[in-house]
Amino acid sequence: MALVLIKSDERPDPARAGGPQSASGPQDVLPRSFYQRPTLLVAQALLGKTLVHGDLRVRIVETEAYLGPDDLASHAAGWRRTPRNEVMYGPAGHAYVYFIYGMYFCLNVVTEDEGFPTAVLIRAGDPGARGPGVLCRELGLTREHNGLDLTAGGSLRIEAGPPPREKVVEAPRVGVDYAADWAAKPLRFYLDGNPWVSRKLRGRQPDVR
DNA sequence: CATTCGATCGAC
DNA sequence: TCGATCGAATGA
Repeated sequence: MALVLIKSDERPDPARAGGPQSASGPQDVLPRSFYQRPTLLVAQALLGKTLVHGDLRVRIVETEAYLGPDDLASHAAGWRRTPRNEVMYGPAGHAYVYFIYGMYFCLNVVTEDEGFPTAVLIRAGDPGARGPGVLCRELGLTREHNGLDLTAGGSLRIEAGPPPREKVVEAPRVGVDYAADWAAKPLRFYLDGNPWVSRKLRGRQPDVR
């Protein structure tokens, strides 16, 4: 039995560690300690959380984990360090937004310790954002948002919330066939049955190969 | 400087 | 299955 499907939110969630505040608002913003944990765990813990940009809000329903220098599908594979992926080497809780295929942007959240390049790609949001490119388009996210601190209480942030009721499904990542044995690893996670999860992935059996 | 390719998407 | 579309990465 794999060590996945951890109910990470059951453990001490810093955002809920009884502060003097209550109700909703900036105090629900996920703190850096949420992100500065194992990427695999953060990828699953983000499911069900609310991604906010200004007045726009979506529920995160699909993510992918990029595990670091050994991960051949990662932009930081082999410790590659370029202007583009620089924020992956920075502190957790910052946005890594990059331009892809000449027309889309993709949003990641940086995880783990500063200096170790890992991140989680946000792939879909409920409602209206089926796929990472569409998600950024719908939320108005571009290169301007690259590097922003998601924990600073600004217009771009992720808010806490209860664990999702849905079952968390694991599956291989998308578009990384070039990554040899890393392509088949179950590093994608999504909420079972959610209509906004990427199309190809929904109808299909998770572990087929 | 030239060339290749991509953590995508939606139409066919 | 394929074309759109162009910046980032790589190599000459």
